[in-house]
Amino acid sequence: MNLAPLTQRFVLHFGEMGSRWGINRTVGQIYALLYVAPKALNADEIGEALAFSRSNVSMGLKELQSWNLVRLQHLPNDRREYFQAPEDVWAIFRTLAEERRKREIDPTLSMLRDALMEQAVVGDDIHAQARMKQMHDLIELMTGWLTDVQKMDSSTLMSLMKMGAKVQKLLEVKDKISGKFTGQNARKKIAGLPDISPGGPPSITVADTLQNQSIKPSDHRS
Amino acid sequence: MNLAPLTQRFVLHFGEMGSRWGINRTVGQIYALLYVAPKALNADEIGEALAFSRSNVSMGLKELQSWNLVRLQHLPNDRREYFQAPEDVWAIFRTLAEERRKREIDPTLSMLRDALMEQAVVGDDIHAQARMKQMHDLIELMTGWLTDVQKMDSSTLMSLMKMGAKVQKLLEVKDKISGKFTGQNARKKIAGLPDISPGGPPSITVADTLQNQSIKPSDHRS
DNA sequence: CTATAATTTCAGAAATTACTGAAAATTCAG
DNA sequence: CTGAATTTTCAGTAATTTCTGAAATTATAG
Repeated sequence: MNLAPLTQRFVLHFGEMGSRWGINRTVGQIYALLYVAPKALNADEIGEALAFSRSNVSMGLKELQSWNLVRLQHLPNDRREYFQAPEDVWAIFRTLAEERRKREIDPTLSMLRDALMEQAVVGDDIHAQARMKQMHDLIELMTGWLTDVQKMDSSTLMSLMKMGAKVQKLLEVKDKISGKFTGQNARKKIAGLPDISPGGPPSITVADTLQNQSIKPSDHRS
Repeated sequence: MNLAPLTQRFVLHFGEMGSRWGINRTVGQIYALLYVAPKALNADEIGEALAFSRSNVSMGLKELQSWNLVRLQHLPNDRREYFQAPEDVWAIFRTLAEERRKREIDPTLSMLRDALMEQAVVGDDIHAQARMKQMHDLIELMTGWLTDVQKMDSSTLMSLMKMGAKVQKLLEVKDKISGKFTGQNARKKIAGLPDISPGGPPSITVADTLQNQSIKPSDHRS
């Protein structure tokens, strides 16, 4: 392996972490290399850079392709295939989230669904089924939310995440307003927010509240 | 193994999935068993139920304890330790997210931080460093957001997730309002939302908009 | 079509990870 | 303290996963 120093550190780290992420060292290193490489690489170049056998590279690339994590390229007058990671890190993250859900969550969700259809007869199973329902509902809520979120474009997602917990405030404001206008006034009092004066238009109060939550990132981030 | 039928299916499934989740079969089955069990179990009961050696159970439980995923209990007049999973699935999920972050994300974040401090000299490293910066920023944003979100209580989190993509609409409304009141009017036009009439108070328009996004869950969820 | 370049497959070797039983260590009732 | 009950450690073995080189397959230039 003869890589530029920072590149090498990055590649080796991804190899090490591979096992924790459920991929193997080879796949981790290949992806790391493709991610930082300034141009697409062919299998031989990858094999040489990482000192892996040609067949191992082939398997690793196949694995990465099954994860939709690499793009294929062809250069003119060159029969070999060239591989690269997508430019956009957000796109990479989306793909990762989607594929992990398919492999790590969906099978469990469907197993739970099946188990919940059955009529539990043994005492232990009755309790077990109730527990499975709890897990099922949580997973379904989370994956549904993930689906929604994945539809957003990257910049929207970014502002949402930069807001962090402040989204909660926004939610509370929304809650108050729609409560006010649908007659559902009896919601739980939210601490730290001024009441909307009864009868008067809420415009200024709402705007003021929102004012204090503009796009600045939360304090714990750079 | 002599478990109630649904319990057995659940346990075996968790064992299978274990490898995809980066835990081993033993640990997966033990946790599944504890999760659905109507009461705390001791190591011998677990070993007998799953047909594992006593030492294997001990190691599995140690692993689960290192993940903070089991609670310990002591019964009167019984020296043995009894284990159980937390009641609250949300709490379990939080713990899982936190621990996975510690093991799977934080080391990478710190490696990236280190690499970004260095002065890249080789050409390839200059590009690599730019890529690492992109990855670093995304991870930092996401983990920061996760930290924020984990501070919320379960019910807030639930309504947030039930809103799904509708949070986006809320964000757009907020954007418009705070833009209006800070003189930052030149924001990109948001399709599907009526303009706030210039000069007039935005109250009704805002309330109307919010009106159409009340707490109903998104269509794809039950 | 043929020859060669490129890639994939696959059986077995190497490395890693999981599991067990025996022994050591710990805990605690008496 | 003592000693039995309980848990943990650990060396050796079993099982699984990863990796390689050789052979087979596929693709394409001429």
